[in-house]
Amino acid sequence: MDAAFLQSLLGYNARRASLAIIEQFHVDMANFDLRPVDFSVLSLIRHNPGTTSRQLCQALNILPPNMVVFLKSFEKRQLVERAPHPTDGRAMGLTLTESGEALIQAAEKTAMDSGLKATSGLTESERQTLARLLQKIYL
Amino acid sequence: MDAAFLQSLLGYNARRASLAIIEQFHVDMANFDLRPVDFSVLSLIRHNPGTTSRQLCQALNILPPNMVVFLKSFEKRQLVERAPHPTDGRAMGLTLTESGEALIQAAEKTAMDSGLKATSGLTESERQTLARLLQKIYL
DNA sequence: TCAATTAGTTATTCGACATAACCATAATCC
DNA sequence: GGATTATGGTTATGTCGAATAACTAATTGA
Repeated sequence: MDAAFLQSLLGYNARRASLAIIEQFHVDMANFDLRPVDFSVLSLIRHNPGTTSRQLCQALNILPPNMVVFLKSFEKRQLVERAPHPTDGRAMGLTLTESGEALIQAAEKTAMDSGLKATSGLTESERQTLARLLQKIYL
Repeated sequence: MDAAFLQSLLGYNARRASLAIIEQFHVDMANFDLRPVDFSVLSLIRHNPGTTSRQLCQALNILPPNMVVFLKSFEKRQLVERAPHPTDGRAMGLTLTESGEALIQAAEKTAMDSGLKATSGLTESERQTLARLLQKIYL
């Protein structure tokens, strides 16, 4: 099957590669019961304690109604806590619980290893080049 | 918002970049009424006339029941024709109609331009490096 | 002060993708 | 050569992620 033309398109290559990496992610993250989006949200809360739902939505390009579902699930799993925002009465400040902190700490380690595994054909220098070029596209 | 950790993960960068490129694709392809997957299927048929549904499924990682829907829609739009396969009585050989050929020819041109637009921050040399590194991941 | 904006939520819809089951033809293997 | 297994294609259905509409409560700002 001749796919030379499709392979000349950056969009096609980016999509196929990201699907391959995410597939590996699913396998390695099975023990944590975290989808990529769950992982991203929890990691952002970890590194930005007190952040709001709206800020997470903007950072991850997620629509507010969907974020509500994620956060509700995290609260039920006792990974995240919501406290009244100090200055904005409408908003809620988000922080990790102790078990949430423990979970995402281990998950971040696993995620890094998973990324290395999914890109085992690349050198470390190539990985850095790749990350830099990809960020030039979406940032 | 500190997203430094997420931005160190190749999977995150690949997904964000591919979404950005595909968003541009949607805008530029609006006139053709082709989603990325439609475009990929038609382009593969163009460059592999007589190919079968099953071969397309394998090349694009699409499940057969979903491919049926795509091909049925293409037939209704008179972009694709199905003929009995010369050697396998179960299979159908797929070819583009004249109008399908005209459509995908123009669409391929548009897709290339769209990819350039979405990666306008990159040099041509960087684009080639990026494509090469991405293919090392998923091929 | 009062209109416009924003944070968060609920209910619902749309669409991509996956599963199960089936028929017809091919290939395999005693 | 005939039974068995595997494969190409199809239908119907289900699941899950993402988007829309509409709403409340609180904030902003002219």
